Amino acid sequence: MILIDYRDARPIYEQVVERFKMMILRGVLCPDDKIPSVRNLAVDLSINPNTIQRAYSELERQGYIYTVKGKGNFVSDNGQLLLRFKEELFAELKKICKEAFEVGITEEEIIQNIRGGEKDD
Amino acid sequence: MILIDYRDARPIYEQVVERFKMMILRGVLCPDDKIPSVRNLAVDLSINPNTIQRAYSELERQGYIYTVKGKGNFVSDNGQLLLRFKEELFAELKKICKEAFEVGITEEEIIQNIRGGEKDD
DNA sequence: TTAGTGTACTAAGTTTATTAATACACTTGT
DNA sequence: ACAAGTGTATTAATAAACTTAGTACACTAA
Repeated sequence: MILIDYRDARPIYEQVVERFKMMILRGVLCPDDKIPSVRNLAVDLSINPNTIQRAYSELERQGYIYTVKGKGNFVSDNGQLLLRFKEELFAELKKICKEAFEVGITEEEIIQNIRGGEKDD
Repeated sequence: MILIDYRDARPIYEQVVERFKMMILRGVLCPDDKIPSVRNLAVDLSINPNTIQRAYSELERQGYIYTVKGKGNFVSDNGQLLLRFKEELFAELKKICKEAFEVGITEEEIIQNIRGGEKDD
């Protein structure tokens, strides 16, 4: 269900958070779907339950999942999530563009690059 | 000459590297310009000389500066630098766009966002 | 009752970033 | 030759973040 990339410099819990976020935003996981238990996923990924717990706490904090004690963790039904994610993404884009403008890269050059680079998805 | 942002999550040496890279790419620092000595900059920024040394080693590794033992560190004359930096920046952009496409954001939406967001630079 | 669930806690190990102190070799100007 | 300034290397210590390990407790469902 989830894969960890050990060449990725980011901590494991962060990778887990990102994978679930994308699955939820893409609709692969639907509202009220049950996600794996802390212990189960830990065994599957061969990592410590504490690390999964940390990822799930973060997902709950960001509103992606909700917890029912004794039952498990479930996908939230939160229409704001995609909107908020968009804003975050656009903020990142803006930051990179700003850096680009500083060294003389033009807006058109950036746009051409985006237009041309859509094929390898 | 350089400022450190202690709210920035990135390590100090990385911030120093980034500041010099931008100054070199923008032409604020020219080829063969002398940059501050390890000890001098350390005193100026109130940080350890080892941290500056680490930043300078990284800048040298990436081709932005060259070292003359006993004399100091100087800005490289390397025409490839801007080109390589562009490629890195475009790679970052591509990564973000890919993530955006995954959750249904369109290319046009991204481009509109870039076009609209140029004013606050 | 038993098994599965989330949650909390302490302890230990690892890695990275940073500071500290010292030492050595080189260059420059006197 | 000397002194001051330079890059470079080394060792040690500290702090923070990440991860693992082990244990314990409360809740839910069959």
